[in-house]
Amino acid sequence: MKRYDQLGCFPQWVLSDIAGTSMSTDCEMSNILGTYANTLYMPEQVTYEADNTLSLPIADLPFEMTDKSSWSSVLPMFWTRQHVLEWISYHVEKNEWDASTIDFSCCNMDGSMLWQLSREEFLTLFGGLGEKLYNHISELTSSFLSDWKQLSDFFPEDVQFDNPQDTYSQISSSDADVDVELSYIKASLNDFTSWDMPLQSSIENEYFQTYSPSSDGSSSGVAVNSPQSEGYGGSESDLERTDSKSDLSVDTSNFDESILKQQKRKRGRPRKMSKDSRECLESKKNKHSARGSHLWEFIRDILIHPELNEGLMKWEDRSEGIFKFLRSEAVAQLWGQKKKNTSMTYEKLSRAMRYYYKREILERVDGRRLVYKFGKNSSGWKEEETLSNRS
DNA sequence: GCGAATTTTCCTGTTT
DNA sequence: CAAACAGGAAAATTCG
Repeated sequence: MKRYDQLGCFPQWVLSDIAGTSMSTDCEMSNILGTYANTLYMPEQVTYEADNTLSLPIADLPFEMTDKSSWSSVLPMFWTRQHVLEWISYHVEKNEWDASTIDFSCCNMDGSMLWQLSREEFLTLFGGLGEKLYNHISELTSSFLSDWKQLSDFFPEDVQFDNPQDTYSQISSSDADVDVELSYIKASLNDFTSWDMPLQSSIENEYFQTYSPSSDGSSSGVAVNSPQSEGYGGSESDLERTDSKSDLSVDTSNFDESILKQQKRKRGRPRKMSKDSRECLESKKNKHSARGSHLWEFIRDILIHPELNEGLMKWEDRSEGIFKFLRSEAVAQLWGQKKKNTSMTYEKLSRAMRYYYKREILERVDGRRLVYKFGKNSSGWKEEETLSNRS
């Protein structure tokens, strides 16, 4: 008989989140992980334990946790890191995506960086969800374009296009390739945002009043949505729009040479991608499989995220890498959820764990039930290794 | 399709 | 006795 006990706990981090007591970054991660837990914890499958002092029905999860209001009021290119995390969280929830497939340490970027990513990079970073994320950010930016066009009179000459109106109408009226359209906008705005003049000086406009490199994310920017925007419910047809090849090399016949040139080259020094993001992209490209796809990584990731770890596992000796399962069957169920295997049990999970002894990913801890120790062939669990993810 | 890596499943026996 | 632990064996999955 399958046991689904111990799954109904409402994690403490959610409560602290609601109370607003979390530190900024923890709050961000909690937000994301809230979605993770929300995705993984299946209320209809669980029974609630009487001694579970923190338990609340998952159905009562406060969805305003992933309120879109903060990021939706700011242009994507001006999003703070918190906006980015909230935006991703929003999509994870909306698409009922298994957030455990996303390496959130790779999300440490602000909107200006996110906005520069290609479709391939979105897919690399976010897997299947990357498609939706990419389409949505394209959509957000596109809706801005129509408003932006009205500002074109303010542009310096060298960012004018040969025939901006024609170009824009071609883009927006054709069943446009989202990538080309976004690239077009990116190229244009890269010039726009690299002006020397203070952004707010000549144009006291709503679009840029939120721009601040050190924005705390509480800015009250402008709505990006133009009237014709479909909003966040976004039609599925839009979201599912197929990728008609994303490179700038795709069907560019509609565009002026000058536009293509601008797409290829941006003036000034390119914005630097954060170390985290670079490493993440590199590792995703080079490694056999994505981070977190192995059991020991799954276990490690629960352990290094106390918000998620609540009640599942605990460190016995963090410096030594010794940890213990507190809710073995619950962890097994989560592992099963991740692998889409509803019949996973701790018995089977532990067999896989025991295979790690020979490979020295784990070391045996004799005489202690449910206790394991990370071995020399594991990584990413030491405090110094996880600092970058938690600051 | 192949092969290696990594589980997953099942099982028998042992230990706590 | 129940729950864990130990591994062998083989099937299944995933990915390059």
